[in-house]
Amino acid sequence: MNSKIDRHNQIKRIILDNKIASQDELLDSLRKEGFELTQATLSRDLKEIRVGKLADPLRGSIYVLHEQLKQNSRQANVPLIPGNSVLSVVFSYHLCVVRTFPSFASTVANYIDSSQLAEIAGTVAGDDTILVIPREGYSQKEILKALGTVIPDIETKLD
Amino acid sequence: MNSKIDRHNQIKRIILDNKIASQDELLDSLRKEGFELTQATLSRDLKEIRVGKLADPLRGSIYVLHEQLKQNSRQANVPLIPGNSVLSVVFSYHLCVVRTFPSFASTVANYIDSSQLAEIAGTVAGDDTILVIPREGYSQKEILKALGTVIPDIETKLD
DNA sequence: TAAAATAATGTATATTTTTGCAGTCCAATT
DNA sequence: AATTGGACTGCAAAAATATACATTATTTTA
Repeated sequence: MNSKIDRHNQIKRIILDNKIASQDELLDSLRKEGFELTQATLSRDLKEIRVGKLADPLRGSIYVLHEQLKQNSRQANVPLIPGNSVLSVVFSYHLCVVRTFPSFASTVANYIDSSQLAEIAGTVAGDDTILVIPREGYSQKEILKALGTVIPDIETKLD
Repeated sequence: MNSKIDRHNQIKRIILDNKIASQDELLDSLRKEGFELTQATLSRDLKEIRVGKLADPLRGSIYVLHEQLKQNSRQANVPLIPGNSVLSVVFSYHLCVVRTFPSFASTVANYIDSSQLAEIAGTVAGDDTILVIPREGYSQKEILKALGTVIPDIETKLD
């Protein structure tokens, strides 16, 4: 059937974009996207696509794509918009740390800078990490919202 | 105790040399080598060492070392002890600044990043200075301890 | 060094994942 | 049209893995 392939692709996308810790969790996401299946089927899917489960300091353990493991780089053929390069966003007191795929930090940082957001004083980018320095007086929530204009679905990347 | 480290090393070796499909299987091997432990402990060990489980055409799925998975990534297995490159460590409120020998900052920062410490949100490296951004909620002591797993004898570098 | 804080571990149990079996659907074959 | 064979899936049970709680060892602190 055709929908199986669709489903596999959707699974890959979800895994790529989020930290998923269990099949039930992934199942929920899929169902929200309109797919109908059971956890048993999902288990077989995961084996077919060869996703692995890996210890993660935050969520216990998470699913990862085989390709991700091997190359540790963003997937080809995904359009180059900042959101696709961003792995996670974490606030640490008055700072915000954005992790990207290796080597994409400066590109994403440029997007942020050139957006000239009032809430953001500046950024410093390494290879895969961007330090976002907010202006005084803005809450984490406000900063997140501002960054959201550059990075779509940023909430889903929040750790 | 010391035997925990021994055990971890043995686990790595076994996983590296064989295709292990379940914790019970691994448990057997360990017991034959003289280690005494239960499946519960093994489960925790596997999380600590960061072994992942991956689909395998032959055995269904097998355990793999984190490093094995990351082969192709940047910092790879450079035979360098980060500790030797670190000059000093200073805390400034919620930030931690690590000084290294000239040009070594990014290398050491990579080590820190790739350790995926739960206590650390991210790092940004210059030429000889690394800015370590802790996650919220951890004390300087906890951060130091976490960094200690990457940088041996870090206490001696504390300013 | 005694008290307090941490870390390690086992037991029992909960949670998660895999799988055997049976039923459905569809395309190819007779 | 009926039959056959394979792919796909759900259900329920088995297998594997993770964890809450309690206990003991270890390390720090005062």
